[in-house]
Amino acid sequence: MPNDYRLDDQVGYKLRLATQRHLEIFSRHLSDVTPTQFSILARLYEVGETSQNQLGRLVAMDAATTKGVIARLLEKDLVEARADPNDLRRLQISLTDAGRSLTIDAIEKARKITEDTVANLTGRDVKRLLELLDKM
Amino acid sequence: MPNDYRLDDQVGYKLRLATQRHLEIFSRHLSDVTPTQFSILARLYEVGETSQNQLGRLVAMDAATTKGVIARLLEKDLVEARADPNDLRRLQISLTDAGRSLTIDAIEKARKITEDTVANLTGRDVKRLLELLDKM
DNA sequence: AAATAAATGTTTGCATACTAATGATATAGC
DNA sequence: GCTATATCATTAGTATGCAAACATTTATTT
Repeated sequence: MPNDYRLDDQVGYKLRLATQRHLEIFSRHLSDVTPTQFSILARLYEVGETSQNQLGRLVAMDAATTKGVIARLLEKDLVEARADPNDLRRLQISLTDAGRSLTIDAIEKARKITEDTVANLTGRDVKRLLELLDKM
Repeated sequence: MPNDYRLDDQVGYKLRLATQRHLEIFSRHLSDVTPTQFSILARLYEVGETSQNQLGRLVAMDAATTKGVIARLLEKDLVEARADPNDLRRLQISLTDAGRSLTIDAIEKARKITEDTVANLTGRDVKRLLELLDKM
């Protein structure tokens, strides 16, 4: 009989709770884009124009997922897409001017988001948490 | 210029990666239900019949989200619902026989899932990680 | 005690993200 | 040059999450 199993003590469960909390904080500070969309924007800001697939890889997203996220960013006119003349399969993605300025602004807000998310932890704790998540 | 912002070092980003990894492991071991569905089942196993809303609260889910998860479990005949005669708003949820035996089985698999998820961490690390996630 | 107000439980509709399967173009090996 | 394989992107289907709406119960007021 599995009466010694504690759902509340499982990594997966706690991960969900932590993520939930983070999402809530995120949307409070930054309601224009989701965390997923933000990571695409931030990476794009970092690396400049890239193909859709490549971009997805740079933020650890499935090609299909990336497609959807990009589609939403296109609709908001934050990024633009053009066919790569050298490789007709590729779709080159880049920030629009609006996208760039929103991203710069969002990055500042993102600092605050991270800060709030780990508000209950000491600096040492945060470092450890990041290490452990990494190691995992 | 925000060129000192490192997406890869943000808690939110790392949380997403960790969750991703966990989901992958979960579905490999347990393809019948999702982690969300499992947590409902596990909790239901623990507490017996409860109202839909209450159940959601017990696993930290929105009422609307809970409704959706329960709907899928109903379709799979893992849980059953009946109206509470004392309070017509309430929907009492309980495990079916099939649900109960699947849950017992799933809990055993869940142990393995947790084990695999934290395979790269020492026992001490795991304890610390759980504490940090909690504290957060 | 009836009427109104507030709280609680559930449902609906919509947005986001993820997966598996498919189609299109490019590259490598023969 | 031709076939096989790999890469890039898309489509269709499912799951989760939130905001708003609706129904029933409980509390408050008259």
